[in-house]
This record gives sequence, structure tokens and C-alpha cells, in this order.
Amino acid sequence: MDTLTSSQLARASGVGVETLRFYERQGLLPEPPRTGSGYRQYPAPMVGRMRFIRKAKDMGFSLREIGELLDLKARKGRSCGDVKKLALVKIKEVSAMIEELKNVGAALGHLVAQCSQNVSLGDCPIVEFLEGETSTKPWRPVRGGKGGRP
Amino acid sequence: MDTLTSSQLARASGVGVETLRFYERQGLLPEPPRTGSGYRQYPAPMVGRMRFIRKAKDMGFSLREIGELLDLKARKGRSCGDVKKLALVKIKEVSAMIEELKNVGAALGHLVAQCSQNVSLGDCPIVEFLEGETSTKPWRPVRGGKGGRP
DNA sequence: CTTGACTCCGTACCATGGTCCAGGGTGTAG
DNA sequence: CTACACCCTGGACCATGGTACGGAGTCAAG
Repeated sequence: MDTLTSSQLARASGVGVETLRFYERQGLLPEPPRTGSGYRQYPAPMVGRMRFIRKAKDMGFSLREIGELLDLKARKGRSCGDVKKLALVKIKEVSAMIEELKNVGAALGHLVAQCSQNVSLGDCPIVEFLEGETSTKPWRPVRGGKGGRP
Repeated sequence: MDTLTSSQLARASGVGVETLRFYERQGLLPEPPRTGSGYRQYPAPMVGRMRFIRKAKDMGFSLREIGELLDLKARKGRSCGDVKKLALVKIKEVSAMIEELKNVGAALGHLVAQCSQNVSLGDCPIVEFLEGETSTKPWRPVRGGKGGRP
């Protein structure tokens, strides 16, 4: 009695039934055994696997990367180093994203501050910034182009 | 002579020609006038508009939001307040993303640290964490379910 | 036996931001 | 004139992570 139907596993995992089928197609869930009439019978440990997937997704891993993690996990024994390697790569990615977002946030904050000082002047500093030095810069001539500008 | 062909505007903007057509379909670029033979003739200020789009994209605005910004920009006069409002919303979003990523990074760092202390023990702490309390927890019974588990 | 919930399958669709392709027309240099 | 670069169109395709739909089969209760 340690098997679950699709909807049971879905409920236990906090996802939709369709998502299970989707993960199966993506190779994140193995094809489960079936009943005589073709119903999926998920072994109980699939709950753990789904929790693994969900947590890894929360950690920022893509489904493809989660697939790799699951493969590593399956190769019991000396997978830890490889898992750690993936985690380190992900940490670098996350740090880079944070830096980028910080820059964006700072730039936006700067613009908003300018905007607030600029009460009732005609132009919006944000729009002006976004436009940059507009138009008057002569567009670079086409390199190696022959046809064009009819 | 202050008009550009598709490829000229594309080059000046650092995007592909197809991207211009895509932006046109999305309403970010107005349909430009055409030559007798149907070639697009972009007015020079479109370079500024493309720069606007690119910068706004770098600031984390989606194409839909950039469309809104461009609409506001077009309604000259009192758009600044609305633009600022969008910028503030975006700042909040960026901050939230940063917080989330920081949590993820900290969690990953924690796991990797554990992993490093765990040299040559059988199991990988990362995998164990991702699995969480596995399997033995009895799956919640289906609420209101009638059929199922054949 | 009927009803209703559940399950199956394949396929299409959603949003996001493009990218590419075939098939044909145009413009200019040599 | 020919070659070649450029331009046009509509539509298909990519990755990502699902979600929805139609039509049919199955299961348990009443």
C-alpha cells in the first residue's frame, strides 16, 4: 500500500497532476509502474524525489540542472564532489545576479532621486536618461555593405 | 537623408534586423514610412528610441513595461510622475529579488561548507538537505476524494 | 446501471524574447 | 547583364516551465 496515484503524489508535492507528467517527460521522474488499467503507481519515495526537485528549484536550479543533480544522486558513492561543484557554480551565478541587480537598483534609485528634485520642470530625468545622447550622433557607416538606403 | 534602413538601425542599436520587426509587432517601434518598393525608412530619432528600449531592458523592465514607458514618454507634459511610479515599483521588485537571491546564496554556501567538512563520509549533505525528511512521512489522505488508488 | 471523480494520452497553448527560414523583390557595382 | 547584398512577408522554431483541452477508459458508491 506504499504507492500513490498521480493526484496523491501531486497533492503531497504541492504541484498539479500535469506537472508530474511534465517532469516525467523531462526525465526528472522515472516512468512509474502501472496498474493493469494503465494508472501510474508511484512508489512512496517519489515524494522525497519531488521534494528534492522543489527545493532545488527554490535554490535556483533549472530543471535541466536538477536532472543532473538527480543523476549524480543516483550514482551513489562519490557524487558529493560533483554535487558540490554544481552548487559552487550556482553560487557564482547567484552572486553575479545579485551584483547586477544591485547596480540596477542603484541606478533606478539615482534616477528616482533626481526625479524627485526635479518637481515641475518640464522634462523627466528618467526619460532623459533612458534616451541617452539621442539622435545627433551620426550612425556608424555600414561596414562592408554594398546595397542599402534606397 | 536622415533616415535609416532596417540593417542600419539594427547595427546602430546593436540588435538584429529581426529584432526590429519583432519590436514593431510588439508595438515598441511604430510602423515606419516605406519607400516605393516597401523598404522601411526609419527616421533618425528611432536610434534614440532603440537606445531607450535597450537601456530600459538593462534596467530590468520587460518589453511590456517598456511599452508603457514609451507611451508615458509620448504623452508629453505630466508623465514624469507616472514614470517615477513605474521606476519605484521596479525598485521594489529588484530589492525583493536581491533578498531572495541572498537567501539562496546563503543556503547554498551553508550546504557547500557542510559538504567540505564532510570529506569522505558516505553521504552528501547537499543531497540530504534537498531530500529533506524523506519517504517515512505518511502522505496526507486525499481531501474529498472518492475514486483513486485502484 | 448511472453518476461522478479520477486517470489516461496526445497535442495545443500560455508568456517571454527573440531567431531563422523559404521564397521572392530591389538596388547598385562592375 | 549579372552578381550580390540587402529588403520584404508570413510562419515556424528555440528554450523555459508549465497549463489546458478533448475524448476515452476506469473505479467505487448509490
